Amino acid sequence: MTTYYSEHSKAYVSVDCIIFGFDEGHLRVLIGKRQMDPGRGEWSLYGGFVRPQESVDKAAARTLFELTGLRNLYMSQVGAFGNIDRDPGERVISIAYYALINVNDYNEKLRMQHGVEWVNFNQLPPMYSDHRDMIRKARKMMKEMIKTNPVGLRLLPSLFTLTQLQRLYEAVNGEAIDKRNFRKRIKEMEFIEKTELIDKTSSKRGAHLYKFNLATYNEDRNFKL
Amino acid sequence: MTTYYSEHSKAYVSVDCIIFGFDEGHLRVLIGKRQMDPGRGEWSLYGGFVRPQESVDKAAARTLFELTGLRNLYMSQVGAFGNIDRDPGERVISIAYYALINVNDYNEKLRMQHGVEWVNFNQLPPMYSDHRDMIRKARKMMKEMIKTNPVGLRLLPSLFTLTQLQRLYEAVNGEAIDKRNFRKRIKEMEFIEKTELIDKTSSKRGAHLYKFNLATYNEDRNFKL
DNA sequence: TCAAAAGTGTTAGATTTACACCCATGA
DNA sequence: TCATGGGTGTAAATCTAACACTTTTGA
Repeated sequence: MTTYYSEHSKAYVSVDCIIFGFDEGHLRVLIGKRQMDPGRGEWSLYGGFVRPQESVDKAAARTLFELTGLRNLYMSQVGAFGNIDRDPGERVISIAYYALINVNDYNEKLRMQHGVEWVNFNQLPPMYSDHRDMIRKARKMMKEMIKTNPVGLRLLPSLFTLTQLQRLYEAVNGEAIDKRNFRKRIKEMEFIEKTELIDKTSSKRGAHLYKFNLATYNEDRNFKL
Repeated sequence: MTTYYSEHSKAYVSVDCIIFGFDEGHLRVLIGKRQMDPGRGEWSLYGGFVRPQESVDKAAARTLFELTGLRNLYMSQVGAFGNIDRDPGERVISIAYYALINVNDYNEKLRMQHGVEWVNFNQLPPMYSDHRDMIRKARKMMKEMIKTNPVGLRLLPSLFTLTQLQRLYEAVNGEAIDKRNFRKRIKEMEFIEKTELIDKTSSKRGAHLYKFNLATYNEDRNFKL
């Protein structure tokens, strides 16, 4: 092993995952009671340490997979959190990532095993260390991202109604959207395709189900919601 | 010392600074030839290691001060860069920050001592490790930031002409802006105040000098350029 | 006297917002 | 039959973008 930097000190580096879901009209975050010291019992994001032989991005993907059993989720780095005393035990610098998942894809048994819950974003409890800040920053970034990138669809099932989609955008933006204007804009997005399928679970009349068409999206990625 | 995480490994954590300046109509970045191994002689950002008793943000501010002798510069975190082999010597995770300075505030002697230069953003040489990626990401973030936040003024002297301001926005956005439309928008921003001073260095007729009024800005921070 | 940068308004087109009623169906 | 959510279009207001000439002055 080389020793170029031996006069400097090292730190533990961890990753923390802000996992967003959307259910019953509410934006949700997956959090659990911390099962290790220090901070045992406090509400916390799910995280893990970066291993010597994996990149930080890979560490985040691995951690996310450990928790959810899912791969190829949408992930994006939120940033590094590096206050001295952010971890009560030792110097730990953490890189936060947010991920978007469709809550139905997350196996309930696995969720229970890890002791994590979908908590309404607007009713977050006090949280361990700086995890609240991480969530806030992640939310802010996600809100921006969703305006010009259809990543929000990752929060919905692959077939969804326009009302579901609208509720999702309303939850993320934190304000109501006019139904006619919203549908007008969606109609212009050719990559959101109407199917002939009807969803009857949420109304007597039934609503058309739509799907995301990746190929069409790749032809023209320009939109602004 | 406690040992909560002793089964995990540590990494070196560094900070790298993308320092933007604006001069002669061009966006510039402060870079130098790397003076240490590994990578000696390659073009590189200025950086340093995070010390045990300082936060990552503080480490970045300190590093920036070491280089420029300036405090209270505008800084913003770009993100963590954590590929395994990003440093040829050892595992080093780096947190990048971008900063904005007025090139006239930077003492030439100090600049020479550190062996750094203002390089035109559009003519960057090949760079050490992932520093090119850091710069690109920083530029992207800065471009977004400048749309809704007058941080761009940090790149100009405290007194500036509207033409200078326009050239700055053009350099950052990478495209020409219509002069009349630009001035119309600036006129609506009450925090950009016309002074009675005239700058005669760039034209025979002379141009009014403007200044940023922080108090007015704090009254209403809304604008969009 | 002329070259070079400063300064100034109007209009057409595009985009955004506000707004209200009929439809289909199962309970 | 009625309550519930699904679905649809228009017009006013606002915002954006395009565009050209006059002014001042030092060389």
